[in-house]
Amino acid sequence: MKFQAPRGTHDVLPADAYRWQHVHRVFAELAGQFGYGEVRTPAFEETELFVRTSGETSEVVNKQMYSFLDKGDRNLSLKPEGTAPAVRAYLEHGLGQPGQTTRLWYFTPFFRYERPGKGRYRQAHQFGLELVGSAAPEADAEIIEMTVELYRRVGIEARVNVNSLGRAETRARYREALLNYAEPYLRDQSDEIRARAALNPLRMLDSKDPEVISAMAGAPKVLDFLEEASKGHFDRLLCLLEEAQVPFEVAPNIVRGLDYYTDTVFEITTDLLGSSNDALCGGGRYDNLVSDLGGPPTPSVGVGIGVERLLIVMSELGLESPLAPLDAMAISATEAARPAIRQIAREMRSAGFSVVTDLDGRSLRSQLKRADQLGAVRAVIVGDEELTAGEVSVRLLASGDQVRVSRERLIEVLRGV
RNA sequence: GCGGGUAUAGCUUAGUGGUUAAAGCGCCUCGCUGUGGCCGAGGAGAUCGUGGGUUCAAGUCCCAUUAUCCGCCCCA
Repeated sequence: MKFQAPRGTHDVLPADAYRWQHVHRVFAELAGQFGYGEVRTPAFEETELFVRTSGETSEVVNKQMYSFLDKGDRNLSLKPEGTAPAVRAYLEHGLGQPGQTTRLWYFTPFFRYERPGKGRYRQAHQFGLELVGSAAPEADAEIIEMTVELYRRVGIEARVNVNSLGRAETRARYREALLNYAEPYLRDQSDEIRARAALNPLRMLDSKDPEVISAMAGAPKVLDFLEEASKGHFDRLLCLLEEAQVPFEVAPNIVRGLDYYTDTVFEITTDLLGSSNDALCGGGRYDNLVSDLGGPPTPSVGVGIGVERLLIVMSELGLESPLAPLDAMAISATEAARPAIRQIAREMRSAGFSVVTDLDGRSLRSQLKRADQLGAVRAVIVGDEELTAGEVSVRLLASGDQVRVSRERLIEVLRGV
Protein backbone atom coordinates (compact mmCIF):
# COMPACT_ATOMS: atom_id res chain seq x y z
CA MET A 1 0.00 0.00 0.00
CA LYS A 2 1.86 3.01 -1.23
CA PHE A 3 -0.11 6.08 -0.28
CA GLN A 4 -1.95 6.73 2.90
CA ALA A 5 -3.79 9.72 4.30
CA PRO A 6 -1.27 12.18 5.76
CA ARG A 7 -0.45 11.90 9.44
CA GLY A 8 -3.25 13.14 11.61
CA THR A 9 -5.86 13.10 8.83
CA HIS A 10 -8.62 10.62 8.20
CA ASP A 11 -10.87 9.44 5.42
CA VAL A 12 -14.53 9.37 6.32
CA LEU A 13 -15.97 6.28 4.65
CA PRO A 14 -19.60 5.74 3.67
CA ALA A 15 -20.68 4.05 6.91
CA ASP A 16 -19.23 6.91 8.94
CA ALA A 17 -20.21 9.61 6.49
CA TYR A 18 -23.82 8.92 7.30
CA ARG A 19 -23.11 9.60 10.98
CA TRP A 20 -21.50 12.89 9.97
CA GLN A 21 -24.56 13.80 7.94
CA HIS A 22 -26.74 12.95 10.90
CA VAL A 23 -24.99 15.29 13.34
CA HIS A 24 -24.70 17.93 10.64
CA ARG A 25 -28.45 17.78 10.09
CA VAL A 26 -29.11 18.05 13.82
CA PHE A 27 -26.82 21.05 14.10
CA ALA A 28 -28.08 22.85 11.00
CA GLU A 29 -31.66 22.40 12.14
CA LEU A 30 -30.92 23.66 15.63
CA ALA A 31 -29.08 26.71 14.28
CA GLY A 32 -31.99 27.37 11.95
CA GLN A 33 -34.49 27.20 14.80
CA PHE A 34 -32.60 29.94 16.60
CA GLY A 35 -32.35 32.07 13.47
CA TYR A 36 -28.65 31.63 12.79
CA GLY A 37 -27.40 32.04 9.21
CA GLU A 38 -24.63 29.89 7.81
CA VAL A 39 -21.27 31.32 6.76
CA ARG A 40 -18.69 29.38 4.79
CA THR A 41 -15.24 30.87 4.85
CA PRO A 42 -12.09 29.82 2.94
CA ALA A 43 -9.80 27.05 4.09
CA PHE A 44 -6.98 29.55 4.45
CA GLU A 45 -6.68 33.16 5.51
CA GLU A 46 -3.96 35.74 5.91
CA THR A 47 -1.70 34.52 8.70
CA GLU A 48 -1.94 37.91 10.36
CA LEU A 49 -5.66 37.38 11.05
CA PHE A 50 -4.90 34.57 13.46
CA VAL A 51 -1.87 36.24 14.98
CA ARG A 52 -3.98 39.28 15.79
CA THR A 53 -6.89 37.38 17.27
CA SER A 54 -5.55 34.27 18.95
CA GLY A 55 -2.50 36.02 20.35
CA GLU A 56 1.11 35.93 19.34
CA THR A 57 2.10 33.90 22.35
CA SER A 58 -0.67 31.34 22.07
CA GLU A 59 0.36 27.77 21.44
CA VAL A 60 -1.81 27.65 18.34
CA VAL A 61 -0.20 30.61 16.61
CA ASN A 62 3.25 29.83 17.90
CA LYS A 63 3.74 26.35 16.67
CA GLN A 64 0.58 24.77 15.35
CA MET A 65 -0.30 26.71 12.23
CA TYR A 66 0.09 25.40 8.73
CA SER A 67 1.54 28.59 7.29
CA PHE A 68 2.97 29.10 3.83
CA LEU A 69 3.90 31.71 1.30
CA ASP A 70 1.94 31.48 -1.92
CA LYS A 71 3.37 32.28 -5.34
CA GLY A 72 2.53 35.94 -4.79
CA ASP A 73 4.48 36.00 -1.52
CA ARG A 74 1.33 36.27 0.56
CA ASN A 75 1.70 34.86 4.05
CA LEU A 76 -1.26 32.52 4.45
CA SER A 77 -2.34 29.91 6.98
CA LEU A 78 -4.83 27.07 6.95
CA LYS A 79 -7.39 28.12 9.53
CA PRO A 80 -6.60 26.76 12.99
CA GLU A 81 -10.02 27.72 14.36
CA GLY A 82 -13.32 29.06 13.11
CA THR A 83 -14.15 32.24 14.97
CA ALA A 84 -11.63 34.66 13.46
CA PRO A 85 -12.57 33.87 9.83
CA ALA A 86 -16.28 34.13 10.63
CA VAL A 87 -15.76 37.52 12.25
CA ARG A 88 -13.56 38.62 9.35
CA ALA A 89 -16.37 37.74 6.94
CA TYR A 90 -18.86 39.55 9.17
CA LEU A 91 -16.77 42.71 8.99
CA GLU A 92 -15.77 42.45 5.35
CA HIS A 93 -19.37 42.14 4.17
CA GLY A 94 -20.96 44.45 6.71
CA LEU A 95 -23.28 41.77 8.07
CA GLY A 96 -24.14 43.86 11.09
CA GLN A 97 -24.43 47.47 12.24
CA PRO A 98 -23.28 48.65 15.64
CA GLY A 99 -26.05 47.93 18.11
CA GLN A 100 -27.48 45.11 16.01
CA THR A 101 -27.25 41.44 16.81
CA THR A 102 -26.09 39.09 14.07
CA ARG A 103 -26.33 35.32 14.45
CA LEU A 104 -23.97 33.11 12.45
CA TRP A 105 -23.15 29.43 12.38
CA TYR A 106 -20.58 27.40 10.49
CA PHE A 107 -19.28 23.93 9.93
CA THR A 108 -15.63 23.96 8.98
CA PRO A 109 -12.44 21.95 8.88
CA PHE A 110 -9.55 23.39 10.82
CA PHE A 111 -5.87 22.54 10.89
CA ARG A 112 -3.28 22.35 13.61
CA TYR A 113 0.18 20.93 13.32
CA GLU A 114 0.49 18.88 16.47
CA ARG A 115 1.04 15.32 17.61
CA PRO A 116 -2.05 13.26 16.73
CA GLY A 117 -3.79 11.10 19.29
CA LYS A 118 -7.25 9.96 20.21
CA GLY A 119 -9.59 12.84 19.47
CA ARG A 120 -6.72 15.01 18.31
CA TYR A 121 -6.02 15.39 14.64
CA ARG A 122 -4.17 17.66 12.27
CA GLN A 123 -7.34 18.21 10.31
CA ALA A 124 -10.48 18.23 12.39
CA HIS A 125 -13.88 19.85 12.11
CA GLN A 126 -15.98 22.08 14.23
CA PHE A 127 -19.45 23.43 14.38
CA GLY A 128 -19.47 26.99 15.52
CA LEU A 129 -21.98 29.57 16.65
CA GLU A 130 -21.21 33.27 16.80
CA LEU A 131 -23.59 35.79 18.27
CA VAL A 132 -22.12 39.11 17.22
CA GLY A 133 -23.14 42.47 18.62
CA SER A 134 -24.75 41.80 21.96
CA ALA A 135 -23.27 42.53 25.37
CA ALA A 136 -26.22 41.03 27.22
CA PRO A 137 -25.74 38.00 29.47
CA GLU A 138 -28.76 36.69 27.60
CA ALA A 139 -26.46 36.27 24.59
CA ASP A 140 -24.02 34.13 26.57
CA ALA A 141 -26.94 32.11 27.87
CA GLU A 142 -28.35 31.55 24.38
CA ILE A 143 -25.05 30.19 23.10
CA ILE A 144 -24.60 27.89 26.09
CA GLU A 145 -28.18 26.71 25.96
CA MET A 146 -27.86 25.89 22.25
CA THR A 147 -24.62 24.01 22.87
CA VAL A 148 -26.17 21.83 25.55
CA GLU A 149 -29.26 21.34 23.41
CA LEU A 150 -27.13 20.11 20.50
CA TYR A 151 -25.53 17.46 22.67
CA ARG A 152 -28.92 16.54 24.09
CA ARG A 153 -30.34 16.03 20.60
CA VAL A 154 -27.67 13.52 19.70
CA GLY A 155 -28.13 11.71 22.99
CA ILE A 156 -25.43 13.22 25.19
CA GLU A 157 -26.33 14.76 28.55
CA ALA A 158 -23.67 17.40 29.01
CA ARG A 159 -22.70 19.55 31.97
CA VAL A 160 -21.14 22.93 31.25
CA ASN A 161 -18.23 24.38 33.16
CA VAL A 162 -18.45 28.17 33.22
CA ASN A 163 -16.11 30.81 34.46
CA SER A 164 -15.45 34.49 34.03
CA LEU A 165 -12.05 35.91 33.22
CA GLY A 166 -13.16 39.50 33.51
CA ARG A 167 -11.90 42.37 31.34
CA ALA A 168 -8.38 42.60 30.05
CA GLU A 169 -7.28 44.83 32.97
CA THR A 170 -8.78 42.41 35.48
CA ARG A 171 -6.91 39.61 33.91
CA ALA A 172 -3.63 41.51 34.07
CA ARG A 173 -4.08 42.14 37.79
CA TYR A 174 -5.12 38.57 38.39
CA ARG A 175 -2.21 37.22 36.42
CA GLU A 176 0.15 39.09 38.66
CA ALA A 177 -1.55 37.88 41.82
CA LEU A 178 -1.36 34.34 40.54
CA LEU A 179 2.34 34.60 39.80
CA ASN A 180 2.96 36.00 43.26
CA TYR A 181 1.05 33.16 44.81
CA ALA A 182 2.87 30.52 42.77
CA GLU A 183 6.31 32.01 43.26
CA PRO A 184 7.40 29.74 46.16
CA TYR A 185 6.30 26.67 44.25
CA LEU A 186 7.82 27.72 40.94
CA ARG A 187 11.19 28.42 42.55
CA ASP A 188 11.92 24.68 42.68
CA GLN A 189 10.58 23.83 39.24
CA SER A 190 12.30 23.21 35.93
CA ASP A 191 13.05 26.05 33.55
CA GLU A 192 10.46 24.70 31.18
CA ILE A 193 7.68 24.84 33.73
CA ARG A 194 8.73 28.31 34.88
CA ALA A 195 8.82 29.60 31.33
CA ARG A 196 5.39 28.23 30.67
CA ALA A 197 4.04 29.76 33.84
CA ALA A 198 5.51 33.14 33.00
CA LEU A 199 4.04 33.00 29.52
CA ASN A 200 0.54 32.24 30.71
CA PRO A 201 0.09 31.94 34.47
CA LEU A 202 -3.57 31.05 34.04
CA ARG A 203 -2.49 27.79 32.48
CA MET A 204 -1.33 26.52 35.84
CA LEU A 205 -4.94 26.46 36.93
CA ASP A 206 -6.15 23.82 34.56
CA SER A 207 -3.07 21.61 34.82
CA LYS A 208 -3.68 17.89 35.15
CA ASP A 209 -0.52 17.37 37.14
CA PRO A 210 -1.59 16.41 40.70
CA GLU A 211 1.41 18.25 42.13
CA VAL A 212 0.46 21.46 40.36
CA ILE A 213 -3.16 21.01 41.32
CA SER A 214 -2.32 20.77 45.01
CA ALA A 215 0.17 23.63 44.77
CA MET A 216 -2.53 25.80 43.22
CA ALA A 217 -5.28 24.69 45.58
CA GLY A 218 -5.19 27.87 47.63
CA ALA A 219 -4.60 30.20 44.71
CA PRO A 220 -6.56 33.42 44.48
CA LYS A 221 -9.75 33.07 42.48
CA VAL A 222 -10.34 35.17 39.41
CA LEU A 223 -13.95 35.62 40.46
CA ASP A 224 -12.75 37.65 43.45
CA PHE A 225 -10.96 40.03 41.11
CA LEU A 226 -13.89 40.83 38.85
CA GLU A 227 -15.06 44.40 38.51
CA GLU A 228 -18.66 45.18 39.38
CA ALA A 229 -19.86 45.03 35.79
CA SER A 230 -18.22 41.67 35.11
CA LYS A 231 -19.49 40.29 38.36
CA GLY A 232 -23.01 41.43 37.59
CA HIS A 233 -22.80 39.97 34.10
CA PHE A 234 -21.63 36.63 35.43
CA ASP A 235 -24.26 36.41 38.17
CA ARG A 236 -26.97 37.26 35.70
CA LEU A 237 -25.70 34.57 33.32
CA LEU A 238 -25.85 31.95 36.06
CA CYS A 239 -29.47 32.92 36.80
CA LEU A 240 -30.35 32.61 33.13
CA LEU A 241 -28.73 29.19 32.91
CA GLU A 242 -30.77 28.06 35.88
CA GLU A 243 -33.90 29.42 34.28
CA ALA A 244 -33.08 27.44 31.11
CA GLN A 245 -32.40 24.37 33.23
CA VAL A 246 -28.96 24.01 31.75
CA PRO A 247 -26.81 21.73 33.92
CA PHE A 248 -23.74 23.77 34.81
CA GLU A 249 -20.99 24.21 37.32
CA VAL A 250 -18.89 27.24 38.11
CA ALA A 251 -15.32 26.14 37.44
CA PRO A 252 -12.88 28.85 38.55
CA ASN A 253 -10.00 26.86 37.12
CA ILE A 254 -11.02 26.93 33.48
CA VAL A 255 -9.15 29.23 31.17
CA ARG A 256 -9.01 28.98 27.42
CA GLY A 257 -6.15 28.64 24.98
CA LEU A 258 -6.98 31.66 22.88
CA ASP A 259 -6.30 35.18 24.04
CA TYR A 260 -9.41 36.87 22.73
CA TYR A 261 -11.80 35.86 25.48
CA THR A 262 -13.24 38.41 27.89
CA ASP A 263 -15.60 37.75 30.80
CA THR A 264 -17.45 34.52 30.13
CA VAL A 265 -15.62 31.33 29.19
CA PHE A 266 -17.09 27.85 29.21
CA GLU A 267 -16.37 24.33 28.12
CA ILE A 268 -17.80 20.85 28.25
CA THR A 269 -15.38 18.11 29.14
CA THR A 270 -15.46 14.33 29.10
CA ASP A 271 -13.29 11.51 30.35
CA LEU A 272 -14.02 9.40 27.28
CA LEU A 273 -11.22 10.81 25.13
CA GLY A 274 -8.30 9.62 27.21
CA SER A 275 -6.67 11.51 30.01
CA SER A 276 -5.28 14.50 28.21
CA ASN A 277 -7.92 15.44 25.65
CA ASP A 278 -11.02 16.29 27.51
CA ALA A 279 -12.59 19.28 25.85
CA LEU A 280 -15.66 18.51 23.78
CA CYS A 281 -16.29 22.13 22.99
CA GLY A 282 -15.16 25.50 24.17
CA GLY A 283 -16.44 29.00 23.91
CA GLY A 284 -16.92 32.31 25.51
CA ARG A 285 -17.28 36.03 25.11
CA TYR A 286 -14.92 38.03 22.92
CA ASP A 287 -15.82 41.67 23.28
CA ASN A 288 -12.58 42.99 21.77
CA LEU A 289 -12.16 40.69 18.80
CA VAL A 290 -14.19 42.70 16.31
CA SER A 291 -12.50 45.97 17.21
CA ASP A 292 -9.10 44.24 17.17
CA LEU A 293 -9.86 43.45 13.53
CA GLY A 294 -10.57 47.08 12.79
CA GLY A 295 -14.34 47.09 13.34
CA PRO A 296 -16.40 49.17 15.75
CA PRO A 297 -16.69 48.00 19.38
CA THR A 298 -18.88 44.92 19.01
CA PRO A 299 -19.38 42.67 22.02
CA SER A 300 -19.86 39.09 20.95
CA VAL A 301 -19.99 35.53 22.19
CA GLY A 302 -19.51 32.17 20.50
CA VAL A 303 -18.68 28.50 20.76
CA GLY A 304 -16.71 25.91 18.82
CA ILE A 305 -17.88 22.32 18.99
CA GLY A 306 -15.49 19.53 18.02
CA VAL A 307 -17.17 17.19 15.55
CA GLU A 308 -14.71 14.29 15.76
CA ARG A 309 -14.84 14.36 19.54
CA LEU A 310 -18.61 14.48 19.48
CA LEU A 311 -18.69 11.41 17.24
CA ILE A 312 -16.17 9.57 19.44
CA VAL A 313 -18.25 10.20 22.53
CA MET A 314 -21.41 9.13 20.70
CA SER A 315 -19.90 5.81 19.73
CA GLU A 316 -18.32 5.26 23.16
CA LEU A 317 -21.78 5.73 24.61
CA GLY A 318 -23.22 3.31 22.07
CA LEU A 319 -25.31 6.04 20.43
CA GLU A 320 -25.38 4.72 16.92
CA SER A 321 -26.71 7.02 14.27
CA PRO A 322 -29.35 5.51 12.03
CA LEU A 323 -28.13 3.60 8.98
CA ALA A 324 -28.43 5.18 5.58
CA PRO A 325 -31.93 4.15 4.53
CA LEU A 326 -32.58 2.21 1.35
CA ASP A 327 -36.22 1.86 0.40
CA ALA A 328 -35.86 -0.89 -2.16
CA MET A 329 -33.73 -3.06 -4.35
CA ALA A 330 -35.25 -3.37 -7.83
CA ILE A 331 -34.58 -6.90 -9.00
CA SER A 332 -34.96 -8.51 -12.40
CA ALA A 333 -35.45 -12.26 -12.14
CA THR A 334 -34.65 -12.77 -15.80
CA GLU A 335 -32.67 -11.09 -18.55
CA ALA A 336 -35.85 -10.11 -20.38
CA ALA A 337 -37.12 -8.17 -17.39
CA ARG A 338 -34.10 -5.91 -17.07
CA PRO A 339 -35.38 -2.97 -19.14
CA ALA A 340 -38.67 -3.08 -17.24
CA ILE A 341 -36.95 -3.09 -13.86
CA ARG A 342 -34.80 -0.12 -14.87
CA GLN A 343 -37.94 1.78 -15.79
CA ILE A 344 -39.60 0.83 -12.51
CA ALA A 345 -36.55 2.06 -10.61
CA ARG A 346 -36.82 5.40 -12.43
CA GLU A 347 -40.47 5.75 -11.54
CA MET A 348 -39.80 4.88 -7.92
CA ARG A 349 -37.02 7.45 -7.69
CA SER A 350 -39.28 10.09 -9.22
CA ALA A 351 -41.73 9.27 -6.45
CA GLY A 352 -38.99 9.91 -3.90
CA PHE A 353 -37.86 6.40 -3.04
CA SER A 354 -34.24 5.31 -2.83
CA VAL A 355 -33.66 2.34 -5.10
CA VAL A 356 -30.64 0.26 -6.08
CA THR A 357 -30.49 -1.99 -9.14
CA ASP A 358 -28.07 -4.71 -10.15
CA LEU A 359 -25.91 -3.83 -13.14
CA ASP A 360 -24.13 -7.09 -13.78
CA GLY A 361 -26.91 -9.52 -14.63
CA ARG A 362 -26.57 -11.48 -11.40
CA SER A 363 -28.94 -14.23 -10.38
CA LEU A 364 -32.15 -13.47 -8.55
CA ARG A 365 -30.63 -15.20 -5.58
CA SER A 366 -27.58 -13.04 -5.40
CA GLN A 367 -29.59 -9.89 -6.02
CA LEU A 368 -31.77 -10.72 -3.05
CA LYS A 369 -28.71 -11.41 -1.02
CA ARG A 370 -27.36 -8.01 -1.96
CA ALA A 371 -30.68 -6.39 -1.04
CA ASP A 372 -30.34 -7.95 2.37
CA GLN A 373 -26.76 -6.71 2.79
CA LEU A 374 -27.67 -3.20 1.77
CA GLY A 375 -30.42 -3.15 4.35
CA ALA A 376 -33.14 -2.54 1.77
CA VAL A 377 -36.61 -2.42 3.26
CA ARG A 378 -38.09 -4.30 0.31
CA ALA A 379 -37.34 -6.00 -2.97
CA VAL A 380 -39.35 -5.07 -6.02
CA ILE A 381 -39.11 -8.04 -8.37
CA VAL A 382 -39.99 -8.47 -12.02
CA GLY A 383 -39.53 -11.73 -13.93
CA ASP A 384 -41.19 -13.25 -16.97
CA GLU A 385 -44.41 -13.95 -15.07
CA GLU A 386 -44.80 -10.40 -13.83
CA LEU A 387 -43.76 -9.07 -17.21
CA THR A 388 -46.56 -10.84 -19.10
CA ALA A 389 -49.09 -10.02 -16.38
CA GLY A 390 -48.06 -6.36 -16.20
CA GLU A 391 -47.38 -6.77 -12.50
CA VAL A 392 -44.55 -6.56 -9.99
CA SER A 393 -43.81 -8.55 -6.84
CA VAL A 394 -43.14 -6.54 -3.70
CA ARG A 395 -41.31 -8.44 -0.99
CA LEU A 396 -40.70 -7.11 2.50
CA LEU A 397 -37.25 -8.31 3.41
CA ALA A 398 -37.77 -8.35 7.16
CA SER A 399 -40.82 -10.60 7.16
CA GLY A 400 -40.62 -12.29 3.79
CA ASP A 401 -44.19 -11.26 3.02
CA GLN A 402 -44.64 -10.89 -0.71
CA VAL A 403 -47.51 -9.54 -2.78
CA ARG A 404 -48.14 -9.10 -6.51
CA VAL A 405 -49.54 -5.78 -7.62
CA SER A 406 -50.15 -4.20 -10.98
CA ARG A 407 -47.45 -1.87 -12.20
CA GLU A 408 -49.87 1.06 -12.17
CA ARG A 409 -50.55 0.60 -8.49
CA LEU A 410 -46.92 0.05 -7.44
CA ILE A 411 -46.15 3.55 -6.16
CA GLU A 412 -49.48 3.75 -4.39
CA VAL A 413 -48.82 0.43 -2.68
CA LEU A 414 -45.29 1.43 -1.69
CA ARG A 415 -46.58 4.63 -0.14
CA GLY A 416 -49.10 2.64 1.84
CA VAL A 417 -46.59 0.21 3.32
C1' G B 1 8.51 18.86 20.41
C1' C B 2 9.79 14.59 24.41
C1' G B 3 8.94 9.32 26.44
C1' G B 4 6.65 4.26 25.74
C1' G B 5 3.67 0.30 23.05
C1' U B 6 1.92 -1.66 18.34
C1' A B 7 2.08 -2.80 12.73
C1' U B 8 0.53 -10.39 9.67
C1' A B 9 -5.77 -11.32 4.21
C1' G B 10 -11.06 -6.20 3.36
C1' C B 11 -11.81 -6.47 9.25
C1' U B 12 -10.36 -8.76 14.16
C1' U B 13 -6.39 -11.56 15.42
C1' A B 14 -2.96 -16.46 16.00
C1' G B 15 1.88 -17.69 14.64
C1' U B 16 9.30 -21.57 19.67
C1' G B 17 14.83 -18.36 14.03
C1' G B 18 13.54 -23.94 10.26
C1' U B 19 8.69 -27.04 4.50
C1' U B 20 3.77 -24.15 0.87
C1' A B 21 2.04 -18.16 6.94
C1' A B 22 -3.29 -19.97 10.20
C1' A B 23 -8.29 -18.95 12.04
C1' G B 24 -12.94 -16.27 12.74
C1' C B 25 -15.83 -12.62 10.35
C1' G B 26 -16.58 -10.59 5.45
C1' C B 27 -16.36 -11.70 -0.06
C1' C B 28 -17.34 -15.18 -4.54
C1' U B 29 -19.47 -19.98 -6.43
C1' C B 30 -22.51 -24.14 -5.60
C1' G B 31 -26.22 -27.33 -2.80
C1' C B 32 -31.43 -24.26 -3.92
C1' U B 33 -32.85 -24.10 -12.76
C1' G B 34 -37.76 -17.45 -10.00
C1' U B 35 -36.57 -15.93 -3.86
C1' G B 36 -32.31 -13.23 0.90
C1' G B 37 -31.20 -14.30 6.29
C1' C B 38 -29.87 -20.32 8.83
C1' C B 39 -26.94 -24.66 7.47
C1' G B 40 -23.30 -27.38 4.44
C1' A B 41 -19.33 -27.85 0.51
C1' G B 42 -15.75 -25.46 -2.38
C1' G B 43 -12.91 -20.96 -3.85
C1' A B 44 -10.49 -16.15 -4.18
C1' G B 45 -7.76 -13.00 -1.20
C1' A B 46 -1.05 -11.61 2.39
C1' U B 47 5.65 -9.77 -1.75
C1' C B 48 3.88 -10.41 7.10
C1' G B 49 3.97 -1.38 7.03
C1' U B 50 8.66 0.17 4.26
C1' G B 51 14.14 0.05 3.74
C1' G B 52 18.56 -1.90 5.43
C1' G B 53 21.33 -5.48 8.57
C1' U B 54 22.58 -10.27 11.44
C1' U B 55 22.10 -15.57 9.99
C1' C B 56 23.01 -21.59 6.25
C1' A B 57 17.84 -19.83 7.20
C1' A B 58 13.90 -13.83 9.41
C1' G B 59 6.69 -12.75 9.95
C1' U B 60 9.98 -14.03 14.27
C1' C B 61 16.44 -10.97 16.14
C1' C B 62 18.94 -5.76 15.34
C1' C B 63 18.88 -0.64 13.17
C1' A B 64 16.39 3.08 10.57
C1' U B 65 11.89 5.01 8.62
C1' U B 66 6.54 5.73 8.14
C1' A B 67 1.83 5.17 10.37
C1' U B 68 -1.04 4.39 14.66
C1' C B 69 -2.25 4.05 20.00
C1' C B 70 -0.88 5.57 25.19
C1' G B 71 1.57 9.32 28.53
C1' C B 72 3.64 14.73 28.68
C1' C B 73 2.72 19.61 26.35
C1' C B 74 -1.45 21.84 24.24
C1' C B 75 -6.35 21.88 22.47
C1' A B 76 -11.73 20.70 19.35
